Amino acid sequence: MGRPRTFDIDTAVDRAMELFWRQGFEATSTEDLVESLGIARGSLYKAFGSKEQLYALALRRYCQRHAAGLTEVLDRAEQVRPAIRAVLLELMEADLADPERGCLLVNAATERSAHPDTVLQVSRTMGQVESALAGALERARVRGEIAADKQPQELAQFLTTFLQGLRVMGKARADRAFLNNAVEVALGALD
Amino acid sequence: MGRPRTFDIDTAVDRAMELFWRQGFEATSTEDLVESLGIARGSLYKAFGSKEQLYALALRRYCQRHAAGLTEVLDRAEQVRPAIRAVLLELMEADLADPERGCLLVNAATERSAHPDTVLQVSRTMGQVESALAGALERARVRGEIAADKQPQELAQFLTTFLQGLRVMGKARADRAFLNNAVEVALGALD
DNA sequence: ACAGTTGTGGACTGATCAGTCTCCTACTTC
DNA sequence: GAAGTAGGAGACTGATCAGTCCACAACTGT
Repeated sequence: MGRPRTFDIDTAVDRAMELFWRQGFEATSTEDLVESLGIARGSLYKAFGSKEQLYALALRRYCQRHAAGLTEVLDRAEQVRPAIRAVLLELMEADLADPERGCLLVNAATERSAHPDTVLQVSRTMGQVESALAGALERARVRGEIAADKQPQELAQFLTTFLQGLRVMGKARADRAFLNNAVEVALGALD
Repeated sequence: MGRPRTFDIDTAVDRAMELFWRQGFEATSTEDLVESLGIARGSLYKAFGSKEQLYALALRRYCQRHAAGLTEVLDRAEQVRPAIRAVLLELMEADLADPERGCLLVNAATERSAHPDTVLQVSRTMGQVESALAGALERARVRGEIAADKQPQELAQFLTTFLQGLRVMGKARADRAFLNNAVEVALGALD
């Protein structure tokens, strides 16, 4: 069986995710990873193979949490509209609190658009975000919470797009009033 | 007076802009720049000082063109609403045609959010975009093209945010139908 | 034509890059 | 407790990084 691993893989991936999130792929060196993960280079390469593969793992985990979190909030919600507002405002607050981080999904989409694996992961996750929103909006439509002539999928595609813009403006240091106005106008699309 | 420069500074900045646009700051090496600009390292450093300064120049130029282009289109327009649609669709087409490039402004906002100079340049340009839109919308409101109870600034902040999202979704390889739906829903905010 | 000045090209620098190798340690199984 | 196995630590690799240096070229003013 051999010597057991003295570090936790999940914890290590979380720390790597934090670094890539904050600094991007290119600006994060393997030295940064070794320091922050608290393990030696040899162990890092034995466990994860390469910087690219560790990035892929970290991104996949972020995407899963991101999509799962959104789906859960929308599924739980009794009313869809306040739930969507809550989601947008929560992410807005995250950006205001820590603008250097932003959204790893957006960072990945922009920094690594020449890397097919990353692009695929990003676009799949965007699809999940869209689906979660479309599902919630469809339920809202059936319940009469939004007008019957609205197309849930079109609204979902709009909201998915708007959400990414919100994250970009958060990184660009737009202030709370600006972002709040943007969110309120966007929510007007549901009327 | 000394030996005259044998390359054109403006052309060199344009080529650097293209490289940074496509690859980002970190992934572009000085070797790439030397090759693409067709000048020697010594000349590059004598003319531009450092990779950072050349990036700053390239970004500033992009921002100026971006803001000026938008302002001009909106100022020329007889009707504001079709002009805004045209702007959004034009940028959408640019992303569909060349998704690896996207928008340098968005790329800069996400990749370099830890660099104050870049952040300042980006946020100033976002402000210009907002102003251009707000000005056009105010004129539209006065002319009765949009409802009198709409707030031009709020709409402008929304559209500015949405626009950045459109560029991100373009990079994430969303298809034309998706982006088109998003744009049409967004334009609904003007109703 | 000569002095002064500034751009050019490319060799060169030390630092850092991602990734490998090897010796050592710590565990399981029998 | 011995044999077998797998992780840990960190020195090491060649490549590449951003940036410097300097001998030389090409121009201006006198």
